[in-house]
Amino acid sequence: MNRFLGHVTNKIDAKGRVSVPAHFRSIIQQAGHTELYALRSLHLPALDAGGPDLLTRFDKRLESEDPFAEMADDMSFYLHADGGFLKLDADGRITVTDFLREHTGITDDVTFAGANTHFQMWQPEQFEAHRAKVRQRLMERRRLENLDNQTGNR
Amino acid sequence: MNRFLGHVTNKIDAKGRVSVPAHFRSIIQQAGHTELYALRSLHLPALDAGGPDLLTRFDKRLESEDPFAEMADDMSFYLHADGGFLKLDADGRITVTDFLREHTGITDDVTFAGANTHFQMWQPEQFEAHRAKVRQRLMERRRLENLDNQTGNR
DNA sequence: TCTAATCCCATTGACGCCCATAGTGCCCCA
DNA sequence: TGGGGCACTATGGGCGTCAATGGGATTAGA
Repeated sequence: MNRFLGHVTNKIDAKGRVSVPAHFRSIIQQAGHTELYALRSLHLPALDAGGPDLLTRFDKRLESEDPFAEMADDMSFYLHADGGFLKLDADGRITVTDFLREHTGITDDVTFAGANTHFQMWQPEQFEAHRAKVRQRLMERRRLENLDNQTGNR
Repeated sequence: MNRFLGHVTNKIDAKGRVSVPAHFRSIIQQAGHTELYALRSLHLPALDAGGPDLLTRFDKRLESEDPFAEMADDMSFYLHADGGFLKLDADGRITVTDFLREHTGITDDVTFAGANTHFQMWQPEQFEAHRAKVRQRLMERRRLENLDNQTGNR
């Protein structure tokens, strides 16, 4: 299945390298890429990453915007200045640069989390915290919907 | 009948594998799949599992959400990062990873419980407890409804 | 020249693939 | 109707492969 799914945390070694999960790698290599494109997430202390086609996808969405609008300028700046390429070495590892560490708080381990069309890189505890928060928000919403249904249907 | 019904508990072997009940397997294989998609249930200490089409069903619901809303992000995160594929081996077994154990408390045995369009995986005692609670709730509710009917209808 | 990136190789543990066995239910035939 | 045998499932275990990780050596760049 060619989707980014599930999550794994891998160690950063003494030389600052970390293995990208084999499953994620195979998806990217299947598309014929040997590099990753990574972008600092806007709302989260995480990086959105994927094959270079991820940038292409974002670019395309940009083109549909009015090129004179300020929003498009901002977006473009964000995509190209706040994003970067990560080279995969022969063993499928990337080196964790300051670009990654600053935004995420990553130090010794990286949690790779699937997001269907791309994946994210997290500092493990931040990931766990976010996961808990998301679950709680979803439960809350579910509870509200149940209340709606009960009052609405009867 | 291509529905997930009934419940069975199977042992986890020394290598951490457990047989998926043949009946459940046949439903999935009938649909041409050799993998399972499993998701950590929001409100229960159990995993919702089924064929990959289960994920597809969820994804469709996601598409109907506003992609810029926080809720869509949350749902995507929940579905894709907090869920994953489980490979069935040649004998119809899956390996029970920490991903499964953490959320459910599963250690030595797994209870597979049918849920019509999908099935669930439980730690046996948790399952039993939940089953008892559900029965009780249903009985209680039935009792209340009977009271309603008696006062209201006659 | 020193640091940092890159390439290459070794180790270890997990996982996939394969086959064996025991228990159970079912069917067929005597 | 009862017994024998077949089919299938759950379970156990061997073994080879691959992924994750560690570390040496070589090259490039500051």
